[in-house]
Amino acid sequence: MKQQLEDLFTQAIDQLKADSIIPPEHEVRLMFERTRQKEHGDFATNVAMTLTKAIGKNPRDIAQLIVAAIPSNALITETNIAGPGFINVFLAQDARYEVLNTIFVEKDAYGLAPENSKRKIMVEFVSANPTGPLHVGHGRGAAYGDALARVLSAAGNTVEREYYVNDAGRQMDILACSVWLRYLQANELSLTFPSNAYQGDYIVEMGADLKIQHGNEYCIDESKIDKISEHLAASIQGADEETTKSAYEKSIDQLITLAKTELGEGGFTIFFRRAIDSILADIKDDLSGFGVDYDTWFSEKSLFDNGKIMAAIEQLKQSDHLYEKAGAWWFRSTAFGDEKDRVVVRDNGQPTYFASDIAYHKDKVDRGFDECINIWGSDHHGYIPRVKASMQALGLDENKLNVLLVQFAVLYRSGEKIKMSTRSGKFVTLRELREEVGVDAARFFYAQRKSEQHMDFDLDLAKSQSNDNPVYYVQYAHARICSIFRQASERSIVVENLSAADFSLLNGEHESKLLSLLQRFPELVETAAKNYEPHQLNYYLRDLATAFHSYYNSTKFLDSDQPQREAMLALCSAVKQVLVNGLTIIGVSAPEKM
RNA sequence: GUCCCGGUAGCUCAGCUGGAUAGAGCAGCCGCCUCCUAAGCGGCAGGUCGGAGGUUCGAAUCCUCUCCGGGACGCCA
Repeated sequence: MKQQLEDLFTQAIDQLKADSIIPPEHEVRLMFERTRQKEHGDFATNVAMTLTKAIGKNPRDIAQLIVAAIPSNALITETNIAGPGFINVFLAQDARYEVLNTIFVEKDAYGLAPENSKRKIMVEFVSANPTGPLHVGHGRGAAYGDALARVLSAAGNTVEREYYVNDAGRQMDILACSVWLRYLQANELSLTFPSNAYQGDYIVEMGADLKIQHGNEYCIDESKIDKISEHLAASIQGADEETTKSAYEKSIDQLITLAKTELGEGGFTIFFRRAIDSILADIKDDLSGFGVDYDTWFSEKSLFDNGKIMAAIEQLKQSDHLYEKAGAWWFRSTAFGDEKDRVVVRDNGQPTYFASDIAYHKDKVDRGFDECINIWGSDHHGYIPRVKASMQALGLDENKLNVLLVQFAVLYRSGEKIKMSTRSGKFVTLRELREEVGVDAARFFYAQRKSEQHMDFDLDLAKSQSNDNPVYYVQYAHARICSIFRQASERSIVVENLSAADFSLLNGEHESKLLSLLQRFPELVETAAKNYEPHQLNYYLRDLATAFHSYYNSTKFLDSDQPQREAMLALCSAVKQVLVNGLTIIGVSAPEKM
């Protein structure tokens, strides 16, 4: 619809260029918007006003010229020039009903661009460290990432979802070590569980499980652990905060070293695998229950095992992007505009997390995506320059990487902010939220805000199943339409051939409003995808539901005469279809009854 | 100190990339079920778009400065 209008106006402008009224080389930006008031017609354009400088006439005169140059057509019934120089366009009635035919033909595909007709895009999201269950903070990334993937796919792109599993590095060692210590406690060794190890109950359970499986096979002389604790106690005696913190970190590193030497590679792996396997299985199950399914679970460890990290480091060394300082290898990221250079290999020979990231992003680009979208917590924004710098250094197109930041939701319970920490094990889990609030409400709630917007998540409100939650409002519109059709069949009213109804009977105010909203849907999907803003769907769906509820309250569908009734039911059916299509994109169900 | 995000109705937030009289939901007030779902509808009230400059036919939207709030700046991941 908009496209057809644009074509007509483009022809008019080309004509004016041919007549040298508009300088032929001048690039004209043609934009239509839907009018807010019906006195302004269906569409309006400001194109005449943008041309004042190029032509040197006043905008109303230019508008005259453009209107006069529009080729004859069946679409536009009237134009007028209003205000400072808007051109208001009134469309033919028939053109307004066309959308119903389109919906009846395209059904589930209405509003969607042809599948796989555009670019190949990867969306990497959540990617939480597998050190514990997902919490509600991850929920936002999950809901946003998945909705974004769906909307990009709806807009015709080929989309793959990927979860980057950080199954390598120090955090994983700490995790494995935590499980081991809990296992020792299960074997009734008395030891102080470090405050900076993972505290969660799930770690205690794993320790207990492993005791059942392996008895005391992996127990050691507890004095060795005591020695570490004593050393720690001594070094924090009267120390300042900084020193204390670092002493704790050193202490846990000593525990890791102890565990690795005492248990050997094989023994340590038992604790490591037990921890990561069960946590990862839990995360997968959790996300799947949230309606989020991944194409790829990408292991960081695999980048070590297949040598890709070393290869990337080697390439950077060869090209002189790395230098050695104080025993560590540094990446010269300042050469690409980063604030400072970054360590890639620590003085102990261990590659940093950043080293994995360099190899990971190279791998992504090598897999042939046109665009790689990373959804990161906003606390990671400082990493963007260095990752992009590394891509440049490796000769990759850094514009293929698009990092979108998600602000963490701030949780409130009884009006109080909730503090959360993964290591301390104090958090509201995503699973808990799902079970208490329901997937639909949670996803709708999360997807309601722009990603980078700060968000207050009121748990009481979300959990209370109250009517305040807008998801019910939209779903209710769908359920109501289903109910109308159920009633129709109970009354033996035929609803078979609605697409053949006389749509010209749909000329009431509510009906015009609905038709115009339905027509807007494809454009909305397109702009939501273009701007990475799935939340636009939420607002659209609310508008559509509002328009329908008003219509519903003002109309008796089934008691009307047949031609009128069929036209109205056709409209209801179309609204229902678009509600379903829109809800699907944000990952929310459309119940037939509520 | 540097960087990111935000400031729009009492509260939570939209605002279609610069357009015509700034919009929803909740909270408040007044109405609507003998009738297809009242998880609904209609109405009233509520605003110096944080502030000051600038860009132009036109600014909540773009630029600069400034105030307030949140967050990030490790040989952590």
